[in-house]
Amino acid sequence: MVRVRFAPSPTGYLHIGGARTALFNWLYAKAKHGAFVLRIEDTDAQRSKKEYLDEILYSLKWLGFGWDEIYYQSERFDRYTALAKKLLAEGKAYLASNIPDTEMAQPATQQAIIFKVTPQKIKIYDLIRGEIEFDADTIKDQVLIKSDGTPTYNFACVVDDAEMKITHVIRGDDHISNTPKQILLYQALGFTLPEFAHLPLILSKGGGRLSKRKGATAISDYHKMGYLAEALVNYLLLLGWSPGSNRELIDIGEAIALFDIKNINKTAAVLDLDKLDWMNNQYLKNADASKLADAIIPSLLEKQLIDKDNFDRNYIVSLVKLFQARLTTLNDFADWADFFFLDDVSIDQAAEKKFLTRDFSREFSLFAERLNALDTFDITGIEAAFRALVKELNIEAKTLIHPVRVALTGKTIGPGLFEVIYYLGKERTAKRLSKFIKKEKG
RNA sequence: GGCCCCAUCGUCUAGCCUGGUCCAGGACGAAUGGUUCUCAGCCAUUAAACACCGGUUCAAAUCCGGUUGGGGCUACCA
Repeated sequence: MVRVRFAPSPTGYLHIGGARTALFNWLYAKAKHGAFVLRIEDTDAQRSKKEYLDEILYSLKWLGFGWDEIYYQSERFDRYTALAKKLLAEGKAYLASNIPDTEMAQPATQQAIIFKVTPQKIKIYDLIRGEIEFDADTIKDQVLIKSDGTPTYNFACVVDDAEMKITHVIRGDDHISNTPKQILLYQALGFTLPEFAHLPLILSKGGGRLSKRKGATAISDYHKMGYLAEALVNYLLLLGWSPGSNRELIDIGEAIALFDIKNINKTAAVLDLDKLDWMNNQYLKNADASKLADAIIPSLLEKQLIDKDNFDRNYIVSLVKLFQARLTTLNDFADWADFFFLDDVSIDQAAEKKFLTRDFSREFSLFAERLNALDTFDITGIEAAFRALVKELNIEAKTLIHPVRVALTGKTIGPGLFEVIYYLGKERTAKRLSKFIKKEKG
């Protein structure tokens, strides 16, 4: 039975790199019908924050990476201590001769337990990279239990991976040099070795490690920005892995079927969000409008475009259909479709300058009359009325379409004008048009 | 500095293991053109890469070595 784990430390938010590590672990578990274990590495009480933990758990759920088991290292200190003492008793570890001279005087009360590294060659068989050899001469003796009684990362990690019966340790490249240290610990403790796979790192745009300054945005922020979890997962999937074909849009179910750890590449990838934008649009375009509407409603409420207790969901669904092919993020909807919800549209200055260049009173009032006279106020009827009018006036359709759009929406861009008029309704269309009609004198 | 990892278009990548089918394919982005009314979308076209040097071989993006470049680790952080 395959058992993998994702082991975040709640000392920061879940970002792209962590999310991708979680994705590959989760995917591997699903592909092998194994278990996905979540282990919270909260041994550093000072830096661990509940706020971060909540964000990590929330984001993992949002991405769809549900876990089968969850453990907290802070609840397992007795295990680490017991095993460190065992190594001490066996002579494989020793007590630090003195308290660290370097750091601030913590209420440290005990001597650190340190593991004795014995000279030897250590071989790693990495599922992605193949064989890697290290010389233990380059590795210093390892602290197991610090003088404040808490375990070090490498020790807690080994104890947990072994006791949680993790079969495959899939983690970032940055842990590659931790692996020989850990292997030594496995051997000393008499544990069986798991398989190791080290994922290439994700680099920020200018090169270098992903940092807050360079694009290491929290996953929850992508959610807030209006990205779809499916799109983000698809994007992450293609960052370091390829199905071998030229497929770009792959849903998670297919990914599970297609996933093979051997197809993960060795090269670090640079994070470039342009493709994520494209992908999000692809998912948005093909999504069910009703579901999108539900995801969009919170942003409409937030911008006070609709009233919490009184809005027409079906109307919103219809509008979403009108816009979904042209959205990059869910949040774009509130920006582009605001005129459907506001009583007074604010006319974009540049738009007005560009298209309302002269007085359109005559055209607007004629068009308003025709719309008013319509038996059935539907899209084809509106279009027919409009076409007939421009023909009579002997002008090109677009010379009137643009001014009308600006008058109705305040913008130069948007969905087809006849759809806009239909969803705006007869009343509001007439009202907005009338603002640009100068009253005849006498 | 030491140890380790990596190296195909600007970016994500296919191809590399099992050399010839690759004057290197796809996608994003860019540019250009087409498309009922704008934008988006869609369609079409174009520009764009095997880091370098040497070796093996009839033949190398593919195998080997070196150089250079990038990255990681080198904590009583995780």
